[in-house]
Amino acid sequence: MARVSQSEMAVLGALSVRPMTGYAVREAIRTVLGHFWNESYGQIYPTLTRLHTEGLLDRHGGERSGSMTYSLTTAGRARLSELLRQPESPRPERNGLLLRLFFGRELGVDACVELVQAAKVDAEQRLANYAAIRATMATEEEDRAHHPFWLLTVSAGEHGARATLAWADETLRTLRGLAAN
Amino acid sequence: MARVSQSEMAVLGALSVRPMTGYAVREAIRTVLGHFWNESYGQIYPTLTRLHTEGLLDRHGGERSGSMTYSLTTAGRARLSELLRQPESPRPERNGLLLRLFFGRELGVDACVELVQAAKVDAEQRLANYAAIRATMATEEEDRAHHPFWLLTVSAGEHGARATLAWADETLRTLRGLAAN
DNA sequence: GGGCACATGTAAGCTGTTACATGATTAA
DNA sequence: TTAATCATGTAACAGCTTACATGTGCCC
Repeated sequence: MARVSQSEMAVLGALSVRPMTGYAVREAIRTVLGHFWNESYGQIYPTLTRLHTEGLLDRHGGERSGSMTYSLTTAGRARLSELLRQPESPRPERNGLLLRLFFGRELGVDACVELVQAAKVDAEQRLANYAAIRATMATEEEDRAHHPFWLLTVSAGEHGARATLAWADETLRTLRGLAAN
Repeated sequence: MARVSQSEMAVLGALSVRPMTGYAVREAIRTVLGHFWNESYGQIYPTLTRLHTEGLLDRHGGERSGSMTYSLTTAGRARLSELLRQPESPRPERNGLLLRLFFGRELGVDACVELVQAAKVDAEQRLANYAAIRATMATEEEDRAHHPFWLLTVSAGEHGARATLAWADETLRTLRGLAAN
């Protein structure tokens, strides 16, 4: 019952780095965690309100149409620690690219080639993006203590993107062989 | 609006290989597409009923509490082809492992190590599973024309799993360094 | 004065899972 | 005969996105 709310974990986690407004939480998640996480306003604001009600967050600043900054209370930090320790509830895989390729016989070889080329371009862009993140972090003075952990996630993205590139090249060769019959 | 139903695509795709009951569709998706796709009964049965109503599927066999086998009509096959050509609507990434590692400073190095070791074991099991799938396909006489495409998805899984293994080893070394300070 | 980034929220709706309910067929 | 597998469905609900509604503050 009530399996762990991952949105709650993400919001508490963001606020564990520094106090922020809801808008800033969204921006932080989009820009920093963007390659492996997403939260929408529709999740963030209700979550903030609820966590504040439960005493897990403090709220500072203009109640009325201003900038309300949230920060973790002691209870909030304890709750985050507890959530992080919960086992993952892995949401079932759903890979639209592989589903299409699986039915490649219906789709046709040419369309498969296009899909794989698009995946390759996407992986290249991701690699460039990871390089940019590394460069930004290298010049960043704040949050040094977090950096080793943040870099683990960047590295995971890079390994994944490189694997996609290698698979795409191999796959394009295979598909060309199929096209030639 | 009404972005492409991927469940519909999966169901039509399964039936494009051969006619099946709803139960068999579920089993086929679970066992064959399981490493990159999932559908639950709650999706499959309503989808089958709807597609039959729309004339995309034929239904044979016991209406009443028996085995109702569905097969693609000509319109159904055309619909599948059309769906496969729709652009992917990539659902936002959500990687619970990376989210936890990102907040590794709150979680602690030891717990991070455990998470990564679990991920490694999981990747090893996936590799073994892919080997089993390859072995099964090698002895399988049916569906030969599909095999080249099916193997593309297996290869994608293998590349991903090997990337996870390499990342996990690198990460465990990094974490040991952090623990030693 | 206009546009843009910052900021806060809500409502509707979709997608999909989980749990339940029920029954037939087959193999040990 | 009993257990497992095959088989069909539904109801409740969780989770999340999208679109909308509204407003402020700042810079050009």
